[in-house]
This record gives sequence, C-alpha cells and structure tokens, in this order.
Amino acid sequence: MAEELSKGFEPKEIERHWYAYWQEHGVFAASDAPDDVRPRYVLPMPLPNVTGSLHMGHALMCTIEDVLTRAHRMLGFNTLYQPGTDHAGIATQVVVERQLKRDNLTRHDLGREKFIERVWEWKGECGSRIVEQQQVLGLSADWDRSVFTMDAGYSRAVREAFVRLHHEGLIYRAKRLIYWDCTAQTVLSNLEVDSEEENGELYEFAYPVEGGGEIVVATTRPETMLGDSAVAIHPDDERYTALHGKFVLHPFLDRKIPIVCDAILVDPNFGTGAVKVTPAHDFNDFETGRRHQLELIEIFDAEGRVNAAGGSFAGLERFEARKAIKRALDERGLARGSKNHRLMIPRSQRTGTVVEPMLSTQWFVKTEPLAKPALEAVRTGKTVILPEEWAKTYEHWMTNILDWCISRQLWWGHRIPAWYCEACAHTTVVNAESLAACEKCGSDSIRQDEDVLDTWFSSALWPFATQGWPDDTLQLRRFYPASDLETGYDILFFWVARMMMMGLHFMGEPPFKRILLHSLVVDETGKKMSKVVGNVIDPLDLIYGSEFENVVQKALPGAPLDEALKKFKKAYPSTASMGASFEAYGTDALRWTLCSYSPHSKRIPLSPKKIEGNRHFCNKIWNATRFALGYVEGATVGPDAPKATLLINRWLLQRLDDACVEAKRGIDEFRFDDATARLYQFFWGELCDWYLELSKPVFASEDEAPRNETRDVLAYTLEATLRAMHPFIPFITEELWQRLPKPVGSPVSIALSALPVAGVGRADPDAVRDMAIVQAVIGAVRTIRSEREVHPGAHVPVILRVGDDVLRAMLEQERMSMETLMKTSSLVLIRPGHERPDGGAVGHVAGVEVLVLLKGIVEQAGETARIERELKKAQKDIDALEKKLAAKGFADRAPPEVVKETEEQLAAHRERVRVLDAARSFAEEL
RNA sequence: GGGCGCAUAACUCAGCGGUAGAGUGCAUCCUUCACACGGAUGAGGUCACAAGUUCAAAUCUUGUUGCGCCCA
Repeated sequence: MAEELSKGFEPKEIERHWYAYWQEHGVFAASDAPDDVRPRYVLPMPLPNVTGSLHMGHALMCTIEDVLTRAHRMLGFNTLYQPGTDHAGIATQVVVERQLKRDNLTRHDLGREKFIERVWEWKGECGSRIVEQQQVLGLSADWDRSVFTMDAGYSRAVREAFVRLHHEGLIYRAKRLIYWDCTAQTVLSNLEVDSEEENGELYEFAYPVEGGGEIVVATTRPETMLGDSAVAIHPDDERYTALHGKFVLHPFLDRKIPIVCDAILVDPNFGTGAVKVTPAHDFNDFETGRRHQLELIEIFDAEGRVNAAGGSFAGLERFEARKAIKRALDERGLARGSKNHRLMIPRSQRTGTVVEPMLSTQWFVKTEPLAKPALEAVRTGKTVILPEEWAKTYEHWMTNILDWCISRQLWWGHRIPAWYCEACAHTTVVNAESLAACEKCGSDSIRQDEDVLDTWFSSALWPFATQGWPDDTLQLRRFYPASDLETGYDILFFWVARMMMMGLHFMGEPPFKRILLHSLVVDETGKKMSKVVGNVIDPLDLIYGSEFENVVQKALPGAPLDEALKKFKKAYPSTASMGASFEAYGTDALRWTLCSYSPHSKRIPLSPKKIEGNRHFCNKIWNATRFALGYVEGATVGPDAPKATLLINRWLLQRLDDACVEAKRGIDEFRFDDATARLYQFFWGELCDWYLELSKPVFASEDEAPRNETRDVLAYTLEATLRAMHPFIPFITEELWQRLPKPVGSPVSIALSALPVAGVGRADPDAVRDMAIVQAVIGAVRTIRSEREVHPGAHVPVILRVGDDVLRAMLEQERMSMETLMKTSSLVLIRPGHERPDGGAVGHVAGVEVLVLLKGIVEQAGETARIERELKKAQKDIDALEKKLAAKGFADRAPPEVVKETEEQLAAHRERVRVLDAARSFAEEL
C-alpha cells in the first residue's frame, strides 16, 4: 500500500500520475478483436482544430463526453471514444497568412505548394498542444486511433464522397449569390457568417423621378446604389401611388431604374417607405430581383473594390466608396440627411471582415434530397435528440435548408477533384490526386479546379471516414454507426445535421442513435466569453491555479492591468471573495462542476465559486477516505453487499443503492446534474454527516461483531461509491480506490471496474423509515440545544416519550447512536403520560415526544416563545390541511391515497399541537 | 419580421398537477481525536402578472409584461 494520505487533497501530482498509468495499461483502448462480443459504445469526438488550444467550451464538451465514455466502459461496453483533429481550412490558413504578413509576404508570394508546406510546418510547431490539454482533462479517448482530416486515408474518403455525390447529381456547379470574405478572398457558407448588431446610420437620399419629382430612399449602404436596378415601394402605400410604373434616373450612371411594387421587401413604416434594390449585393434584393426580373449589376471585385460598373467610382474600396458616394450625392443636392441606426452587420467568423454578398460560380451540395432522410430519422426516433427541445430546431432548419456552398477559394484543404478540359470543355470528376488526361476526349490539356472543399464537408464524413470508409473494414462494421454524438448546440447545423445527411446517404443508416447537445459556457453574468469583453477563462488556470493578473492578461491582451482586472471582476462577481488568484482546483473539481449544470438551460454561467465548492467536495471525499482507511484494514469486500444487522449499516446499503440507481439514471438520460447532485448528497449528506459520525461509537465499542460488520459495510460502500463517482471525477477516485480493500480479481484500474447499478446495495425500506425517525429525533434535540444556547460540549439529559411499543423498542436499539449525536449522558425512553422531571424544552417529531432537560444547564426560562412559534406553525399547517379536506369534491374525486395521506398528515399535526400545548408549563419550570 | 426558450430564496439554478428544494451567500454557536477546504442550528420565497382548466396549479391552457438566443 502506498504512503499515507496527506491531510488535504492536492490534485496536481495525482492527476499526472494516474493519466500516465492509464495510458501505460491501455485502459482507453477499444477492441478490434473479432471474437469480442461485448456490446459496443462509440462516441466520435467533435474534432478540435489542430492548431487550436483548449477553451472552456472544449472543457465542457470533453468532460461530458468522457463521462459517457467512462460510464459505458464501466458498464462492460467495448468502448471507443474516437479522437482526432481538424485541419480547419480557413481558420488555419488565416493564421498562417497573418504570420506571413509580418514579413510583408502574402501566400501568393510563396505560391501554392510552398504555402501548403508552410502550413504543415506550422501544424508541426503547434504539435499536439490541444491533445495534451485534452489529456489534462482526463479524456479516455483511444489516442492510438487518432485521425487528422488531412491524413491520406481520410483525404481519399473526402474525394470519394465528392465524386459519388457529383455522379449522383447531388453536387453541382453554379453561379449564385454568396457571402464573400474580402480579406480571405473566399466564399463562405451562410453558417460561417455571424451577424451582430452594430451602430450604423440610416442614410436617405433622393432619386430624381423621370418626368419630374423625386423619391427618397433610406439605406444603410449608400455605396451599393451603383448597383441599383430598382426602387421598391409597398403597393398599398398611398404616398407613392402616383409613382406606380414610373422610372427614376441614376444620378451618376446612365441608367433608367424602374419603380416596382413589392409587398414582401418593403415595410412602409420603415425609413421612407421606399427601398433601393441592389440584387447583386443583397440577399433580400436578390429575391426581389427575381420576382421582378431585375438586372443583376455587380459592382465589386474580389477584394471589395468598385469595378468598372461603378463608372467614376471604380477602384475605390467599399468603405471609401461609401464616403465618396455620400459626398457626391450631397454635391448634387440629393442627400436627405441621416440618423443613427442599429443594424445587423454580417462578419466572417474567421477574419472578422464585413462580408459582401456577391455573385459567384461555386460548387454546391443539393441538400433537399439529403435532408429528407435525415429529417425522417429524427421524426421516427431512429435518432433521438436530447434535450428534446432541440428536435424542433433541427426540424425547422432541415425543412428550410438551403443548398450548401462547399467550395472555398483557399489553398489549405482538400482540393476539389475536378479537372477542366481546355480541349473539349468537359469536367472530369474522379477520385484521384492528379489526373493525366480528360476522360472524354483524352486531351492532356486539363487543369484542376483551384478551390478546396469547405472544412465542414470533410468533417461531415467523420463517423465513417475515421473507420476506413470507403473500404469495407472490420472497424467500419464494428464502429459504425456510433452510439452517441455529443456536442454544443452551436454546431447542430454546421456539423451534426450534415453528418446525419452524409451518414444516411453513404452508409444507409443514421450515424448515431442519440444526439446530445450541451449548452454554451458563458461568464458568471451570462455574457458570452469573448476577447473583446475580456471575460475569457482558460480552463487550465482553474485546474492549475493562477493569479488573477495572469488570467486577465490572457483574457484582455495588451490592456492596462487595472482595467482588465475590473472587467474580469465584473464578469465574475464571485471572485470578489477569492483574494488575488484562483487556487489549483484540479481537473476533478472542474469536471464535477461542469457536469452539475442542467442541460436544459442554454447557458452555463461559469462560477469560480462553484468550482471552489466542488474542490471542497473533493477534499471531503479525500478526508472521509482517510478516516475510513483507519478502520477498514482487514475488511472483506466481496462482489455483493455484506450482511448487515445494525440499522446504520442496513440504512447505508439502501441509500447506496438509491444513489447509484439515480446516478445511473442521470447518466442514461443525459441528466448529469441529477447524477452529480444525488452522489454529492449521498456522499456528503448521508455517508459523511450521518454514517461516519454514527460509525465512530461503533468502532470505539468493545463489541467485535458490530465493529466487523460496520468495517465491512464501510469498506464496501466506499469502494462502490468511488466507482459510481469515477466517470465524473476520475483522478481522485482512482487514487483513493487503489488504497482501499477491493474484491479479489479487481482490475488494474477503477476505470475498468464495474459501474454500480441497481442491486449494489440492499433494499431495506424499514431501515430508511427507522433511520428517518432517529435522524428526526436527533435533529429535534440539536435544535433545542442550539436555540437554548446549550454549550456544544455540554451533555444534557434527554427523555423520549413514545407511545408505540415497536417504535420505542427500535429507538432503544439505537440508543448509542442517539446518545452520541445528541450529546447526552442520560437517555431515557418512556411511555407517554409517564412522569417526568421538571424543567426543560420539548419537541415533537415522528410520533416521539422529545424532552430535553435543561434545569441547571440554562439559566432562564423562556421556552414559551419558542413553543408559541411552533404551535403557530403547526396550526397554520392544520388549517391548510383541513381546508383541503373540506374542499368540495376532494374526498370523492381525489385519489384515495392522496386523501389518506392528507388525513394522516393532519392527525400528526394535531398530535404535535396536543403535545406542545401540554408542555407549556414544562418549559417554565426552570 | 419568423422561430425557440426563460421568468422560483440575496446570487446561480433544480423541480413541472398533490401544502416549495439544492449549492453558494447570510446570521448564531463550536478549533470535539477524517476534514475550519470542517461541524451544528437558523433566517430567508403571495414560485413575474392576469384569466382559465381541475377536487387540487409554481407545475397544464391562453393572454400581458420583462429578458435571452437562433434565423431573416
């Protein structure tokens, strides 16, 4: 047995040690053995960006997934937690381009080949930082199977998927209005664009109407007027009835523009009620253009500069053009003022640039035929979404799904396997890295499409491309479909929905049985974590501890320290009482905390105080075990609960069973909050607060039989409880479990032991009922002692008057327990009506009259007030119950058991009143 | 504008048809031989508002108000 436990729980060394131990012993490995007949549990890890680093969202996700993984492993499943990393096309390319920019270089200076080499180099430099950080969190992924989305095998799968979809007509190339990132100079899918409300202005200017007069339009983007091909008004707007069918004249370009009526685009109450329409650079306008067959006039080039269509404004950058246009309108006397306006600005998720709607030729996935089966799978319950409210969101998105633009004008990624023939204009689409000749005419004058695929296209294949697809491998058969897919709801559309579509299409069945969605980690006040707000917390700072000064320097780099600290404290009010740093809370405390939030609330307001509290819980576990270790030596721990005769032992085994059943249910139903709360309550509230306290007099007694029984029950329960908690807090449970007596033949690690399920304890409802009475009686004495300010060290005589003979006999049995926790030297059990000495306080619980003799212990009488208070409370309850019973229809329409229960409650309260009332004099006899 | 969701103790949140729960915080007492990262006790809530369904509503329905998020 290892060295003695330290007085307090110190996570750091333990965590390092056991993670290495698990890896050494291959604890995380899934089995490929053909004869392995265990049921399978497969969880594909949402792949982090290869160059990324761990944030709070990862910590939450990884923790939840590892709990699921560990629990299933302990339930006897052949468990695969499939790890991997994503090449993250645009994100990675943007970072490397920024690095080049420092040397005043662009990717074009290097050329495609050299640039890609450079990205690979950087990937190497980042190494496996993210993976190491995930390991700090204790993830039990099968790291030997880790897959990178640019691996040769995975790349082949990506090309295969593209080629097949293309041949089936589900991928096509077309010119469409898309979102254009002028910085990265690539198209983005609508999901990669985030719109945020920002300050802007609503600018008004007048278009001269042909034949005289003018119409004033309101716009947030005056520069796009260069591409206007209509002015729209509401057909019912009486202000403009006279203008129906007329034209306006473009002030800068030689163009006549129609005035059209459109009830969909125009809100007559907004702005001037007249809207300029730019179909080539706005999605709503594009649709309007379709409805009215308007001309599409493109006015920007790829860098966001005005093109030749902009006449004298050509060459100006977008925002310069805005100023120039406003100036020009002003000069022509057409400006009609402006006002401040909040508007949604769409920005690229990766570069932060305001994206530009542009017309462009791109590759698209035809989503509707793919979405149908994906929708069906959820509707029929083949795939279940939890929490279920998300099913509605999924349904809504899938039924309104748009075609998915999958080409990107980037270099880092899977190059589109399409070759254009210069001789015959045929497009060859084949699964190959290079192609020699056109498949149609045989010409070698071909060139490959320059673009790469959207990263999400490759990750959509994750559940099967990781297992060897398109080959029919043993792995693929064994580990597809996955069991659960767990991820943040923010990538429900990006990733989950697309995996559903691809999985169903290529494999014929949905990629997972359940989709589990967790919430977003936000700061303590409910705000999103962001670099701008300065409220980002690095999970490693919580695990290893960190001065707040360090924390905020990372959260708000470059900002003055005072300011950063102020923002941080505001975002995390609970740190006010924490001094100047996070202590090292350890992975377990962080994991437990993250699991304790309900998945139903969409936000998880991270509270450092809560993590601190859960480190205290770990410390409690540590010390309770330290206490137990002093007594459990030589205990026999078998596979089943030991025999128990003592009430505390019988009770504990029943409560153990209850706790484990509920914890298991919580895990099964994706309610880790319930599971952790129950285990917390059992360990602290029952095992520590009651059982350990009550075991002390047993261990101190002379009697060997009860001592041995208690020793065995304690050892058994503690060992089982550690197993039940292991999925949530793997490190501390392993450390302590290794030191406890265990059943013979226990595995090398708690991670491979069995998760306790129903039957781990022993059913004993009588014990629970009796123990509740003992607890209530002890509580009554404690309350009286506390309220009458009896010194905690003082021993006071207690008399219990009990009418029920069976009950009195039971309490007599528990004399030792009660004497210890009541701190009494003289406990007497008598029948009601039996004589009693003078002076004291009275309580009444569970049919037991509790008399605490205070004569000579407290000076003054003064019990009357307390009794009056109790009586008043009881009377209030009686009134409510009587009212309920008397209410018309209750007796005959409510279920009989409810009526009976109500009557019993009423009787109990009346008895209580009778006893308390009779005790008034007793209280004044001091 | 469309969709989804939330309003419960000072704070953060569970509960979702039978007379309100947890953690933290607060108050009082206790350094008792596992733990002061501890123990005991206590205070604190017309469950946003209004109407309805029901024998019974924090819990179901509708409306109102306030607040989030997603999509446009």
